[in-house]
Amino acid sequence: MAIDHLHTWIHEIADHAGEEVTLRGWVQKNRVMKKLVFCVVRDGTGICQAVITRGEVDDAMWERAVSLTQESSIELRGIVQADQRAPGGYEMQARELQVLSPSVDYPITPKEHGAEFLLDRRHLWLRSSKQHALLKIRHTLERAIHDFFHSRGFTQVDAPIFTPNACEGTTTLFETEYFGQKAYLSQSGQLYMEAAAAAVGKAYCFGPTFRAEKSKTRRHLTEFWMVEPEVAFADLDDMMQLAEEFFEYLVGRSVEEHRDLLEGTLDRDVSMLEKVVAPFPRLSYDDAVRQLNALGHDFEWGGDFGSPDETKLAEQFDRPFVVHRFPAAIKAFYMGRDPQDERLSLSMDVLAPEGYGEIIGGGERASDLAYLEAQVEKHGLPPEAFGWYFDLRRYGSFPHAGFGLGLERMVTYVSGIRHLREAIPFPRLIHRLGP
RNA sequence: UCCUCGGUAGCUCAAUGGUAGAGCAUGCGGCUGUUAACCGCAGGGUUGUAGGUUCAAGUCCUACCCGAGGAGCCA
Repeated sequence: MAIDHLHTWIHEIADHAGEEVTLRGWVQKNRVMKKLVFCVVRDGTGICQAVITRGEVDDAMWERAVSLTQESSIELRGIVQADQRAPGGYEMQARELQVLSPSVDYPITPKEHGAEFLLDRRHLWLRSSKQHALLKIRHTLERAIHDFFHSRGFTQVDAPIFTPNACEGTTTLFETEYFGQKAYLSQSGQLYMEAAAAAVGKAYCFGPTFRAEKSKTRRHLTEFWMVEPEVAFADLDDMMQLAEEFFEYLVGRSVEEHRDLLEGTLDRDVSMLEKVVAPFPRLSYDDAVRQLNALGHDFEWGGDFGSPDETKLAEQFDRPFVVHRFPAAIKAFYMGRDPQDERLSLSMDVLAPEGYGEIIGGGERASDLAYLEAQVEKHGLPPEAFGWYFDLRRYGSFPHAGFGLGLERMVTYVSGIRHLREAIPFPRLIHRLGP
């Protein structure tokens, strides 16, 4: 069939009130009465109700209208008019209707479904209004990430996905075969960003990250997207400030561009997001431990915060907060040491309130070659794999710092949804590789 | 890997050890303004799999399979 390139997208429908236009889309809902059909059509940019009145259209068209099924693709032609009763405020009095392709027994009905059922049909689930809103918010966050760093003079430097070794050596990697040798899917672009920082000063990468952890929680994916800035001649304080301003910017852009989706489709309490203004409350690990104990929460100095600890701590705040200077023993080998206290690392996490937890993790890197070599050995990592990384300390070593932000965790937090799996178009989980 | 919970109609869920049900979806009928429309009727089942206990098992026992949430790990 010929494509009408003059057809109207629904998000522009208000500009065409009183005009005759052509719409193309999918049937979201068809309500049939004796002399009236209400067909709600969705084209990805919006929804529009078409009204088909018996007697005002020919019998063949009336028959087509009466038998429309959910998600059939259709073309409608008719006059657009404002109407208070129509969703979106505008509706079409349809004069022509063509079924482009019928949809039979669409599996996702307007009623409730379980997570497994929906995830098995993720390719169709994406069409629903909530998932559509999440796609839009994710897209806005992706754009905002690039805008933020670009406006501050950062250069995007893409990190490789295939890597010959563990970046951090602590978590499980996906192993693959690479022309006869072992390769791993990247779990972080950070080490490469350290190299990039010496080339462009302020670097960031943004891409997929893989963790083969057998996590079964709503806060973990095996494949997720992470943005990782790295800044030469920056210290821990600089990084906390950057992280706070970045966080504020991302949340701000989401509210600015999608208040309607957040308040409407997602039922998000936007007032909580409006409290996200830098600087955030900051507390040291020491203080955090003291605070946990003061709250009657047993926690021993030296351990990492578990999820319950994080939640307890987060209850003290109504906006994101920063915890810094964790014990070096629980952090990655490349983390710098606190000159004030050798037990501590120059690390920081940004945690979101309302139970969302850690969204950013990072800190200042160790720049001393001998220290790093010792750390690699201590962590049982193969030193030969880090030759190039040590070079960064051999040829003009420099203080630098950076962090990683999990995109899906930010999408989840901004949107107010419960589970990370809805924050990515096609989630990869321990028990899910498809669709 | 460990702990907890679950698996019954296409979907979401009920069902004291005693005839397997409802809502939605689907089909048919009704309704001139519906908003998850509403009203009536109908079809729809190897209760995850394999054993076992019992006069009798969706229900109790054992093993296994699948999934969810949490722990650990982290973004």
